[in-house]
Amino acid sequence: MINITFPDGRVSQYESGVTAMQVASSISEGLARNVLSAKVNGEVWDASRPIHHDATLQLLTWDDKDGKATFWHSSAHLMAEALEAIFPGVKFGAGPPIENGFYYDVDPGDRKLGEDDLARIEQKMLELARNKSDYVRREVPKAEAIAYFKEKGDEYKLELLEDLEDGTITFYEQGNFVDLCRGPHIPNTDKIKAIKLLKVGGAYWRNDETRNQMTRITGITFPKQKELDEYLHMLEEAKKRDHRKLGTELELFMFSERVGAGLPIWLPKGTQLRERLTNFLKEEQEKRGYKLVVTPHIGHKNLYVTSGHYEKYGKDSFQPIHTPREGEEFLLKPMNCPHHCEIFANRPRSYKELPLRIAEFGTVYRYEQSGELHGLSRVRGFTQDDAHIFCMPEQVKGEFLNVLDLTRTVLSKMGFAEFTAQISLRDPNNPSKYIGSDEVWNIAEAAIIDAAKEANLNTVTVLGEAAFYGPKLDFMVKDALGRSWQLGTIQVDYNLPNRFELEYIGPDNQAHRPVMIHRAPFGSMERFISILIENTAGKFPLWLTPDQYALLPISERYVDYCTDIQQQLAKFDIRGFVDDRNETIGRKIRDTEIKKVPIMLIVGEKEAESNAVSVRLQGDGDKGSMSIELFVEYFKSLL
RNA sequence: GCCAGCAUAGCUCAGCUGGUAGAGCAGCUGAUUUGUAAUCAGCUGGUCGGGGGUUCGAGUCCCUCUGCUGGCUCCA
Repeated sequence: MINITFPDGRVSQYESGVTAMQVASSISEGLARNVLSAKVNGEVWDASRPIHHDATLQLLTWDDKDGKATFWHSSAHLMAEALEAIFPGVKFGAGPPIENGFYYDVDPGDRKLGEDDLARIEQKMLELARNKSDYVRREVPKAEAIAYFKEKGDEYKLELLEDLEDGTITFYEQGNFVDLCRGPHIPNTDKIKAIKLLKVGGAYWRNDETRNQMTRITGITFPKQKELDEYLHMLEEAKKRDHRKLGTELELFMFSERVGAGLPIWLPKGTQLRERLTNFLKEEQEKRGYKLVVTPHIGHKNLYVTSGHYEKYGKDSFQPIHTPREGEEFLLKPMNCPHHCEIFANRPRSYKELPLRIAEFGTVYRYEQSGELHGLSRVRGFTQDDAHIFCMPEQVKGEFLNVLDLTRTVLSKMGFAEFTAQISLRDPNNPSKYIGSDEVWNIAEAAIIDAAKEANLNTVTVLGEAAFYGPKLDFMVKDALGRSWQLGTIQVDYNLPNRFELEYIGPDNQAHRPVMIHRAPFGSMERFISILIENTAGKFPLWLTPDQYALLPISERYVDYCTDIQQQLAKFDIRGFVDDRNETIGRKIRDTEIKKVPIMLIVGEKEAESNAVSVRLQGDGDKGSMSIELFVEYFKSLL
């Protein structure tokens, strides 16, 4: 007999060799039906794998992250079986579960797989799932495994086998498909009831761009059709909120092939929105001691040779601009920091003026790879809400707290009340990767950790993710659809102060090297606005939205009255427009609803007689008639 | 940059296996003067993304460039 310990601490005795599935059955049939896999001593196992020693056991179902992962991993195998059935001779790379679903990288040989093939593969998968095949685990000697895949001619699996040790190799088999796989898997294919293959695209073998490219088929499966329907509905919703679509419809921004790919053009409404965001941040920064500067869009090539950016990125970016003078070269600025370093170096600095916080809404240009461009979120010219804080090492923590406070204020005002912070530290096993002394790194890392703790942030710490020049903290927000986005960043930098030989005179009358902190709460205006659009579905907060109201006269007779109201409201800094088109009121309301203008003020004979407006809120309907004075109060209550 | 796909009017799309382009919406003009999500009628609008080729003939087939979409790689 062996002792099985459950998550609640309860211990039960079972025969040695009992499986998780049998344990589940001993508790309840319903539970057994739902078990997908099990965590045995913290490791995820097949529910059908015998347990021979005392163990802790957690049964995993669809409600567990690991249960879903098992389900999707098995779905990948099912897809592979379908592919092999339809396209004999197809070779398989890797097929793991992912956050939402699974993929399998395959080499289809001479034929091409496209979107058109997906429906057929789905059908085959459903057919195979209904065969109710068990997933069977088998331990296989390495020699046998090699022989099997040699026979099959699958060089990818053979390559994977090279890295595996004899005695640790397992095969999984379901139906007519055998795969090299560590597992675990669900008990039977019959659990997979609903299948949708979503994408087909290229993927490099082993994520290495020098190796050949495979075809990646991505899909998702569910135990119930209803869950698939809900998931597809969510995808539809995300599509409706796509900032590229909304940005075009709301006339916020545009792109032009003639101007160039990845170079956004801000239309009047988008510019209004962006200016309001910028001004808001400027005010918050001023309260916190930042000094605003403006620097040119280009700089001598030597500036970036000094900063090191030219060496690292020069050949992959916009190429130098030449002048009539021979040998003279300028670069479009890819970063604001070198310019800001020059501001610091402008004259001798005293410790008394530190921390010096230099802020700039600086537009930078980077030649992103063509395949990477995406709406506003990945562009070749963008404006960072940048600042560089030059301070003494012992001031780093205080400055971090200052930046965290700013970021929290800014994000919560934007409706991102919750965010997590990813702290990226050195790789302890590889200290030579980093510049700067251990001493300053220790101070900075401790400062970040302390500051995050003091600010009560939700944090995730990742070792080895620090930049070579310093540790950093990135802000991750979740949007209304539950998607995660990386927004702003704070980075400590020991590199640039060295390269630019920055110094301040300390209280000891000696020269010292300042620490530099890069930070951008939004990251870039472009990327932030893209996320804001998708999070709000284009219904921006009232203070931020380009037009706060639309005045809708019932007929042309009341246009003058509307213009009068518009002027009255302008005195209270309430902005909007008059829809003076010769259209019915129903039409004007419909068009305004679609434009997502938050407030509609409807004006006809009744209102004109009593100096009133009839208020309707976007998406929320009629709010009744009120005097202008009352409306101003009502408006303020909405802010 | 790589893989797969797409590009027809301002927008959304139709146009079978090659036989010199069509709808709805938008826009313009007129009528209507309207009470909480589309008033009616008429009209305009496209060298079918650019260039090259095959063909008697190309929106349709081939090549190439540009842009876009989904992946991959990258992201100071």
